[in-house]
Amino acid sequence: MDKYRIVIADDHAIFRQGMKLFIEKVPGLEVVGEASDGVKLLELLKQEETDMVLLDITMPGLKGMEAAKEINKKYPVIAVLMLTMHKTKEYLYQAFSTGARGYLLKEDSDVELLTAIETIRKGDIYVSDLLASELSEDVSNKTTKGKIPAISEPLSTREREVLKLIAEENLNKEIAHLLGISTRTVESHRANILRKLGKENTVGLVKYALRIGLTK
Amino acid sequence: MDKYRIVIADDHAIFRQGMKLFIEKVPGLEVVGEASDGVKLLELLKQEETDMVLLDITMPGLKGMEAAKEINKKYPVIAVLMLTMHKTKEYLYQAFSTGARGYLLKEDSDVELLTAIETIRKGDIYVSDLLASELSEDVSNKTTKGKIPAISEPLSTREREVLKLIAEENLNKEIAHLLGISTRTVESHRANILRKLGKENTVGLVKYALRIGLTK
DNA sequence: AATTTTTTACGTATTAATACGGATTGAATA
DNA sequence: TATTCAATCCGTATTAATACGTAAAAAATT
Repeated sequence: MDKYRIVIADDHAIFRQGMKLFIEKVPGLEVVGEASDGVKLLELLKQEETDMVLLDITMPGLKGMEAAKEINKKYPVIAVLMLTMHKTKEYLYQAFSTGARGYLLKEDSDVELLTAIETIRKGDIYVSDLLASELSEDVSNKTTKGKIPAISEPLSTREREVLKLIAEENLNKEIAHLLGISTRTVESHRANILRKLGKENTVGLVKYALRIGLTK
Repeated sequence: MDKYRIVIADDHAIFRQGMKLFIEKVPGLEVVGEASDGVKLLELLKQEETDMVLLDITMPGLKGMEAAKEINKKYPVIAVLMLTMHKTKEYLYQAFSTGARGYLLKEDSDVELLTAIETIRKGDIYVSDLLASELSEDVSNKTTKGKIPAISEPLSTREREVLKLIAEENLNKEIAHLLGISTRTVESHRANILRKLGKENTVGLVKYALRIGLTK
């Protein structure tokens, strides 16, 4: 069997270096490139024949999720394994909606990384045990193994737009001006966002917005 | 010269593994232990003779900063090198106020990690070039090299307490009840926090609170 | 073509947050 | 000791956000 060709995309150089050393200790695996952001990653994939991308969600410039979408569109044969510190179902769902084949946490063990790579190499989908077990708790007792729950992206495009502006410290009045709509409409959006997310006030909205990466 | 004994503390197992492989490629450096949180780190230091701790700020349980303080108190001879993704001066100042000897970003290059270790081993203090250059921009043009700016921890203990409760989605009324003070006092604290941080509204406060790790 | 969802907008009322102002007490420090 | 700062409290007023509604046009979907 040919070597399995892996590219690592993560903005932390030190992390990439360690990752590379670890992966290349395994016979049959080869790291053929590294990228520090999504744009560089796509550049790299043009030149380098690749089987899998180890992709971090949080990167400057083109974000991990957007990069994953692009990869899925341009190179559907390349498997994307998300490797991230984000332990939330929002991210998990979003990752699979971009066509990713796996979701692994950085706090997972090194052995688990290899399991994930092998699982995906065989054509299966992999979800971090740490995350899967936590999710199965709050989603009654349906086994999450293998079965990926439907993507729950509760907010509409407009609502995400409003939420982003809220999280950027704009007042309703300013948002109304920026979007060219009335303050009342912004208030409506805001109320609907609160309801959909099950939050009580602005603080909850801001924390959600940061978690899903709407703003920094 | 004896080997330089290093302990790695980071909640991401995969990261630790990579780090260990990388460090041990250098003759004279040895990784004598790993810990996934602050409590385990302190346990480990009881048993293992250690020269340096590579310490991540963001860890569950006992946080990096608190762990660093403890280390500085109990084992002042052990050098702490903060290795983190947080590229903000708030964290930098706080790190040095705990007695840390170095501050390195995960996005720094692997070579820089070795430079940092060597610098600290010689008894000097190390600040990530990436961060130092960004800081020197907004702090007029005083060279940050070597000179560590005074610790600017703008909030009082009580104010941080209030801010934490704000970021945990409590209303002023609820905070007042939790702390056993009047709503008016909470309002005063809130106003002072806004002023000190130069923020305009709650959104700014929440983002600050998350950045300095007051809440998740 | 029919239905659903999204986006837009408004009324009324209440609650929460912000912007000024001033003042006292106790602890820490110069 | 004198001074500074932290923590507490209050008054008054304005602005912002939330909680209930309703409704209608546009866009997307079935």
